[in-house]
Amino acid sequence: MAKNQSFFADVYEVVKLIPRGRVTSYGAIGAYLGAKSSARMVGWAMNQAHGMDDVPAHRVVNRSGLLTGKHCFGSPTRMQELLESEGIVIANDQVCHFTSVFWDPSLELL
DNA sequence: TGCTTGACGATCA
DNA sequence: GTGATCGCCAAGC
Repeated sequence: MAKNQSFFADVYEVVKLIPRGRVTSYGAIGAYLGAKSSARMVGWAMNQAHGMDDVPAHRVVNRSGLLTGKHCFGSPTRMQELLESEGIVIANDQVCHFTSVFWDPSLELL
């Protein structure tokens, strides 16, 4: 750690800043970091982050609001239940009213 | 050392 | 409006 964990640390920080009941997208995080990384890299960061309890990776979904990373939580329904536990409605493995619960770091954090 | 894969996104056809 | 392809960078094999 120390040194430069790449934007990974930034991704973790942004994800940790996501308020309860809100979700964001990989591209939004990447854009907030300055588009230095592609959405795929954010996914990679999450891949390392899913092992961190401090990083609510379940609040991060793809651009379509689809729970693409649910399969990385051990159970395909783990992510959905976590989101529902926060008040987020999930329909068909997808975030309902995605635009309503969407949390843009570059817009909220600024 | 080099190729493929990977929790995505955007653009082109 | 839908489908397919390219691009991003890093890690695994």
